[in-house]
Amino acid sequence: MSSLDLQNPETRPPAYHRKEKSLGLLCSNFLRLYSEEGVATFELDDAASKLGVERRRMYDVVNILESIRIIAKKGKNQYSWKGFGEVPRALEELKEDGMREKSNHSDFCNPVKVSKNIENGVPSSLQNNWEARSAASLRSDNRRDKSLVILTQSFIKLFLCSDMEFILLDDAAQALLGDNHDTTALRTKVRRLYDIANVFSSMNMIEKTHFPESRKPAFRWLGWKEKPENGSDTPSDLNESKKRLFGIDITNDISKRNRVESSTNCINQTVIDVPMHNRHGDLGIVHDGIKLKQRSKHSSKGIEFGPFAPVNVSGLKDPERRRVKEFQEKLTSTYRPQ
DNA sequence: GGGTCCCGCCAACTT
DNA sequence: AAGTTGGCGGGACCC
Repeated sequence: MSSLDLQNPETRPPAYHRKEKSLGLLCSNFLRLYSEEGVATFELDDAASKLGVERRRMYDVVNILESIRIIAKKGKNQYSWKGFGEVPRALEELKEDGMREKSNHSDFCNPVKVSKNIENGVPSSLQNNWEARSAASLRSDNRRDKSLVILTQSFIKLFLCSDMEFILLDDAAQALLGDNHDTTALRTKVRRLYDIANVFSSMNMIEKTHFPESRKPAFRWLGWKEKPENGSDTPSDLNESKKRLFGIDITNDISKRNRVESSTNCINQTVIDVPMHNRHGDLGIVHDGIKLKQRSKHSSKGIEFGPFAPVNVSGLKDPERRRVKEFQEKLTSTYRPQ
């Protein structure tokens, strides 16, 4: 019987594809929903039901978006929609914060210390009244220190405060963990980074890739680019949400991620593989305990992919990797660790 | 097999 | 006390 295929759990396609429920897609849909609606405020409940997800999942998205001020928490179940106009400033201030922390450096990218700074009144970009109010009552505890908002901000700072474009997943997790080298903690942190990366991927702010040789997962910062939907992006005021292309469709689960990805998207930039535990750091660039990849000019054009940034630019082939070696020297000579 | 990341438990926090 | 928020990690899925 031909229908047998459908009966057989092994061959039958799953009831739904995993990606249909991904945070990235949820984020895309969320952004599309509210950027089009032009609302000033929204309720979490409402968003959850409109998007057909459980409440818990909304918290993930909302917290990450809050970290770059697309939305702001007003109160219980209440958020205000700030729009995309705030993002550049948020990133800028995040960078300033990060730089400041970096110069006092042990604090840099240590979520715990960073959040203490916020609470101590260092003018953090992300502070708002709700947050400020809550912070007071949370001062002594560490739940807040581990919050997704803080973690996301720290993650962003990792990119913004260094001249690096690529960060190995493990290194990012390590850096965000601070001194803690517990493997379980590391695993947990990695999970969270995937969450964050998923939503940023859906916004084309970040790209998940792998280094060609080691196949180690890594992130590449794409930054915030205006999304010229049809033609040029107009440098308009910051007030209203500027349109970006988020989720093409609810069913856009077809895009294949990963794979050829890492190198194929690189036209101007070269990816360099650095052994994770290179003792002398002769290839890797060590920055505050993490190895990073130096940013070679940004890709020539803004990334125009949909969610999950599938890559279809023809890629670098093996011969290209040879250049890597040359490039490595350039990197190590241009980057000056403190 | 290791990388990804959905899912929901349950503790912290708020009302 | 009840409701809300969200850290956390098990384990299924994917490549």
